[in-house]
Amino acid sequence: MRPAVSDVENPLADCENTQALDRAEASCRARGASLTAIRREVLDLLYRSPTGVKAYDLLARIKEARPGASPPTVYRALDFLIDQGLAHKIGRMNLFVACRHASHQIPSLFLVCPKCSGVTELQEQSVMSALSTSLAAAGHRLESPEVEISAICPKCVGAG
Amino acid sequence: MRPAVSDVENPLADCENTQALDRAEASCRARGASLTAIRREVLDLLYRSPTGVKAYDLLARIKEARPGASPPTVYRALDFLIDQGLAHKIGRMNLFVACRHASHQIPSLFLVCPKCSGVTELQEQSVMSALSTSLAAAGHRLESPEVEISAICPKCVGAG
DNA sequence: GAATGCAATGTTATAACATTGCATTTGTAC
DNA sequence: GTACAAATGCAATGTTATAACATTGCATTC
Ligand SMILES: [Zn+2]
Ligand SMILES: [Zn+2]
Ligand SMILES: [Zn+2]
Ligand SMILES: [Zn+2]
Repeated sequence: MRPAVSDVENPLADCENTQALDRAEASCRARGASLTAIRREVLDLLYRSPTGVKAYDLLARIKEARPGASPPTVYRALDFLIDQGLAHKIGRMNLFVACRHASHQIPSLFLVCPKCSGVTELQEQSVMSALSTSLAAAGHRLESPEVEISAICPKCVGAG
Repeated sequence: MRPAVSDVENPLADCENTQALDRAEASCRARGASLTAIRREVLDLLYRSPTGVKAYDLLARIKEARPGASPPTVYRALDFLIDQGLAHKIGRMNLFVACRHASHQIPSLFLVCPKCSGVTELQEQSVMSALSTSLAAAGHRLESPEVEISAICPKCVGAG
């Protein structure tokens, strides 16, 4: 079972988050986009949920501060953050995660743990080059920087 | 855009499908499970949709023969087929595909084309060994035989 | 300073996807 | 044929995501 949202939260991370949010705001501005208040709040919630969070859980959290918030409020913010490379969607889990990487020169591997649903984003040159080679041989072209993989996470491997 | 269901259908494939269905039935029996009429019909529809099909499209097709069919009818059949290794779900697309492989000694790569939504199932020893190595180094263990990858398919690469 | 353009947001409704719970039927073992 | 488990029928509900349209706020133009 996934931990409840409140367990995931980490108030001590506020300072780091503020810095990360400021960096994100700057990078949006550099691209001519703006990290508005709503988008910043959603990104903040993503930062506080290291293993991913569901859209409607986000909505519930956003509603605490903005009672008028509705599904489009959070889906629009998520779409924006994904466009900007600040977040990712894990399709098989309907889960959204903040991106911890400065760029996606190398496409990322997303390891989704089937036991605890935790998500880890990994960049591995060796895997990606093997992948590019094989896909090219099959006539495909790797485009989106998103590869989802089911893999038991270290915590759950230990828990056997 | 995905082709309409009717375009995907191929009546000439009936004979091959019957053989494949019979093989599937035998393999279920060998495992002590039974490929009932409903399950067989769903698997048949999957065989006729090489690039995957949505659950509610399946439902609509099944209803032609069984007007009483409801969502659980098809989801239960799909769950069974997935358990038996006869089908896979592509999480990011909510798409179901028949498996064309006799076994999953090697985990499969599912290439999902972001342009046409087509799905190709591939088994590549070189990629999987690079992947296992990297994941093991990170403390993860590859378990589920399912890796989803966004990759432009040959047809769409050509269409540029 | 009114009119226009535009990005973001608000609001309502609905589409699309999936599961639960319980009653009934079917197949199989004894 | 009785008993039991597996499968199915069926209604309701839960979950995830988008469509469609209105409004706000701010910058530019006239
Ligand atoms: Zn990332
Ligand atoms: Zn885990
Ligand atoms: Zn397969
Ligand atoms: Zn394609």
